[in-house]
Amino acid sequence: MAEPVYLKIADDIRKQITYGLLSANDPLSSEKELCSKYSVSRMTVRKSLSILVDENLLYSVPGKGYFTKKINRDKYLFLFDELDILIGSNKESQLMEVEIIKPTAELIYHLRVSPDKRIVVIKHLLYSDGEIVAYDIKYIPYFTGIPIVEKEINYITFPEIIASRTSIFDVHRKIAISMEIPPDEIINLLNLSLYDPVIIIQQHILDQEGLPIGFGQLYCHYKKCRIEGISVIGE
Amino acid sequence: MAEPVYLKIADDIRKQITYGLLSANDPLSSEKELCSKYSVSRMTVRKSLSILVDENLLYSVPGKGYFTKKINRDKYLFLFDELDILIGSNKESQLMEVEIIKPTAELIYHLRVSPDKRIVVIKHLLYSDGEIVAYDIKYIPYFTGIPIVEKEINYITFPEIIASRTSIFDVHRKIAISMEIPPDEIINLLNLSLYDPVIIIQQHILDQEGLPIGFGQLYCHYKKCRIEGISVIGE
DNA sequence: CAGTGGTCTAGACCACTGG
DNA sequence: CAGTGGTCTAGACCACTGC
Repeated sequence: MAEPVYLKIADDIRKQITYGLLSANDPLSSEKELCSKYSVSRMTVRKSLSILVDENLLYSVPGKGYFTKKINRDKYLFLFDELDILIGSNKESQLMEVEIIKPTAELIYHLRVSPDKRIVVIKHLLYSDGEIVAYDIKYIPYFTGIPIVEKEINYITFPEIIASRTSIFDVHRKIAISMEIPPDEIINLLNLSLYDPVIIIQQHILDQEGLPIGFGQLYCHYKKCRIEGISVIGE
Repeated sequence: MAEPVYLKIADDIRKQITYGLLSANDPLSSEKELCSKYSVSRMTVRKSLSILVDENLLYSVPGKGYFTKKINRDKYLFLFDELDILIGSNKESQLMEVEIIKPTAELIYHLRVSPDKRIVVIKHLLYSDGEIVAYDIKYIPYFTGIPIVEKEINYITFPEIIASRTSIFDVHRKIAISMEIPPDEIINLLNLSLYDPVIIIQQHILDQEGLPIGFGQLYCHYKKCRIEGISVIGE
């Protein structure tokens, strides 16, 4: 018995879905019927079915049964790391500046803070092969206990700063990748020509209620950035 | 009993990890000990632990026990769809051309085919608000049965074409996002200025052995593309 | 109402790990 | 060897669905 029974059953049912014997929203046999069909206990059948539910091939409706799902393969899993996405070797991140400012209109909107709230701004320069290739700026509403000493900040990540006042598991992040012609400040920093666009990776850090608790933008030279991912099976 | 017992136990253990009572690679109590601690059967404890394993907070070693995992929150899940990433409304994809060519050096490399193999090329134009904003080109080594009639191709997706000779579940995809100054052909198509870069989304379709069975590039106007994702907890 | 999935118990045997 | 997790059985009660 090299392969557990529940895996064999899962494989068998998966094939029925894969090879089109079952199509979207078709009902499956009931757990009890599958028990007799495969001559196993209910727990074993449930284990098999739970695998297929995890794989997004099935869903269950209490009191009704199991049904096959419409599949969509257009989800990609990306490993995103500020240094990982840069092209080149000898990549490093260097703290440029930490300051406390009054929020701009854009920050009032993104962080949903009042205009008199103070905002901690953390700026980093990212190097690849000795050249400046990206500029990273993070905004966090000031709270007591937030690290603002440069020495402390240099070695902790964005979520870690945020998480110092909440659990890291209650923090969600949204990310968006787009391109724009950057402001002059960034054109100079990244040594760009006048109308060169940059890749902007925008991060929104949210608490468990979906309220913003941090906002960041990474401006990256368009020739020095590459983001890679692999497909996963989604709903 | 609003919340099942196994969820309460999972929450309890999750908090111990979250709030730092347990740190990376610390051993957990054994299943048996947890059974007595919470006064439940082994299956209930196992259900709780399996949730935390799925959440990437724990891993188990047969014969030894459960251990807490080092967490890494830098994984993002992206929903990727050729039309979804375009900015604007009234988005549509239109078939431009289908042809069969001899592979270029680049295609021989990416598709690992011999120079005398024929390649099916499928070109689409993507519109947003009536304007051409992206150009999509897909390459698939010719095989008998591949749809090459324009009418047929217009309504099926890249993976579906590929999957006609294999199961869709045996197909993997890799994706990479980068930016480049495009060739002249694309500058004209997308109405770009001479040195405007484009966003390139490169797709590699692989079979279960990792061998290439398709290759595609989407060239998108840099102002008309935005890719969004959400964070997931990874290993 | 009978049938479904969701939860849960109290056992069992196995392969694996460590001392 | 005793202890661990991995697999599996044969029951049970519940809330929910459709008729």
